[in-house]
Amino acid sequence: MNIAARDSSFETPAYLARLNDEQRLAVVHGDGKVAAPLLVIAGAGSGKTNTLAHRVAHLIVKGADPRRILLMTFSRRAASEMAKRVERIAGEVLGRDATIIADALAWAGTFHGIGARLLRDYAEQIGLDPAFTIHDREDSADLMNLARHELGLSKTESRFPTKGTCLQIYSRAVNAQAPLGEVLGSAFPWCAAWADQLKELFAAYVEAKQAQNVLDYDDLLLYWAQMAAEPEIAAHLGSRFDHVLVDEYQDTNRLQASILLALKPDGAGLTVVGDDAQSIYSFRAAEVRNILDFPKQFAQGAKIVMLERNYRSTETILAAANKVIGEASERFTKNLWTERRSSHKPQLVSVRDEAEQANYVCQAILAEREAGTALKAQAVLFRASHHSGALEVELTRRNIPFVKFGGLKFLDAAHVKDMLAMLRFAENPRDRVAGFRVLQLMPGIGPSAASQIVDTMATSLDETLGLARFRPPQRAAQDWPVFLDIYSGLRAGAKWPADLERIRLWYEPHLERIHEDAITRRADLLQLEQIASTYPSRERFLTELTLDPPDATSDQAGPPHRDEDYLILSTIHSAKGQEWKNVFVLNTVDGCIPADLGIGTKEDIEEERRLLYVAMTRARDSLHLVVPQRFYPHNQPARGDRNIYASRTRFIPSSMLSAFEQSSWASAAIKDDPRQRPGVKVDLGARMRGMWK
DNA sequence: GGAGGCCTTTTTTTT
DNA sequence: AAAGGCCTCC
Repeated sequence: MNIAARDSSFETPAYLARLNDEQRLAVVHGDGKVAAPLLVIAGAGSGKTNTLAHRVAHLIVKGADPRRILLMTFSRRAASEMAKRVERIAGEVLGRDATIIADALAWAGTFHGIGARLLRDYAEQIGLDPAFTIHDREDSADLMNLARHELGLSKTESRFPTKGTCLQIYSRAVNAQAPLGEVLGSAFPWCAAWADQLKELFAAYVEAKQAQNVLDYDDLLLYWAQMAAEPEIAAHLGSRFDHVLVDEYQDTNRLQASILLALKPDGAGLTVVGDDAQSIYSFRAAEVRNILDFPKQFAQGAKIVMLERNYRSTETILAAANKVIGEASERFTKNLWTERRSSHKPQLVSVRDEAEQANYVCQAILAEREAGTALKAQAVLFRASHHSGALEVELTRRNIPFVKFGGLKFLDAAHVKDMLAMLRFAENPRDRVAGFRVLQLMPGIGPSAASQIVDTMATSLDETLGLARFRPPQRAAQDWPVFLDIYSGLRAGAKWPADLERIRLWYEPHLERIHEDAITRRADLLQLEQIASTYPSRERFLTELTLDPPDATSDQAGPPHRDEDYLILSTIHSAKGQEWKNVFVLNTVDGCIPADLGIGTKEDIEEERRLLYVAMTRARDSLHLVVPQRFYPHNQPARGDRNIYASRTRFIPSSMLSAFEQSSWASAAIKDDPRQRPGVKVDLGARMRGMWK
């Protein structure tokens, strides 16, 4: 070995030697010191998470204090994954201290989660009661509805926007930091006539939140940003953290960008990582300009590193994905490249309808499993949660275990919400939305009695006494004392996790009365208790469950199933940042991708295109895009023949077909049985001609 | 006046 | 599957 080689091996520790040049550049930028702002543009599969983890580990190895590192990721899952990797990498260098390091990396989480912690911390300085509870989206909509009702907006002559739309408008105005008029004009033109009433409504909504000591998701960011606008607090906040790193920066909004800027006005110690080609959250006011304009924010500019080598997919998959994103009207990252050769192009598979699509996927997945690919290494992706309905039925029928990410969650089920509302009502008696929901569980108590009760409570010094003063109507005479008893018990002091069981015992009779399928729903409640027992306190449980809900319908299934093999079903949005050996994309047709509702503006369509790109780039070895020839436009059981003929997604025009292998597939039943022929006539000639239009 | 049952319509994606 | 509107019963 010559001297030069020895020198370089001395200078480059093993954990850095594993990286490619660009990745290493990103990792060692500043060499562990607080340095100029860093922007990493990281294409799909370019080792982004790994690079970020290495950077954090490198900071720590070079002596940075992990307790003074703020690491913000898109989901809690991403945060804990990152912490694990940092521990492993730093452990190689530092040895036994590694576990301590991971624990000390205490400020890793989502923007919202970190926001909640900081707000409780600074509550006194900003005149906030630290016992605030957090409303999830549905709670917020319910509160919006109460305000809407009180202002008489629910019975206007022409129809006023629904509570959900009102909340969306409000949320967008807050997150995009834009005036109401602008938001209405650009995103909700059909509501523009209601500008004055909406303003009035939002004022009432804000007052209601404050009176009840609740914050919604947006408040966690908004209060944080507002408090950081106060120079003294900003200085204190900023000095708590030497390094601030943000993942998935393309999906942050203007409010989040303003928080970052307030924390680190000159950008020193700031690192952001993202990929504009994967920006898919503009419906949440994500602002792709955040990442594009990042360097311009700072007088000193920013160091920019581009990661363009893809380690995930084969060249054929990448070629197809590059073609799809290549049609984008505006793009800043270059095409990805790889050295992974393959002779198989991605498959474009035509099937008759959604039922056949489900058959095809089941069959293909089982064949792959026979060939040695575990179910867990395969994923089925789709645009909207309900697109997997037919497949879920078929998987269940064939006893293929699966786990679904995204869409309706465990916590959204009415019975789970009832239980949690009771818990929250006990934690925060001023939380009207919770109280309003819980009280109406009792027969004889409807909206009017319930709001009367929460009103009485709000004006009483001692809420429980105020509650006791209420004289229940005849029909509720039996249930009322029982409720009073358990509620005052819960108020007297948290007994965790026993509280939840007490609530369940109280709730069960109501559950049986309200729901026909009480037995299956009761199982969910037991699961909820199971989950609850893993949290240290009632307050922590409520906060963290709202901010980081179990995101798969399987998280509730708990440890017994953890070792089993199961297939992954996921919305494309929830698949962000993940990868699988085999990927199937359902409903690659116009109307699904792009969604019917997603083609209002040019920007909407571009985002749908990126969505398909994200889906395709999740695949390592094999990618199947399934194209049902007809599908039912809505999520309902078909009424008569209300299916429509679908055509391949517009994002894969004929000119791109050479990047794919095309085939059509039919199940044996259809091939063999002439009576099973579809009873429709298709003008194939017209379709052929249409292909070239 | 208010509770509750029955009808119809409506649904993207999520912290 | 759940939310909103309308109607009936207490």
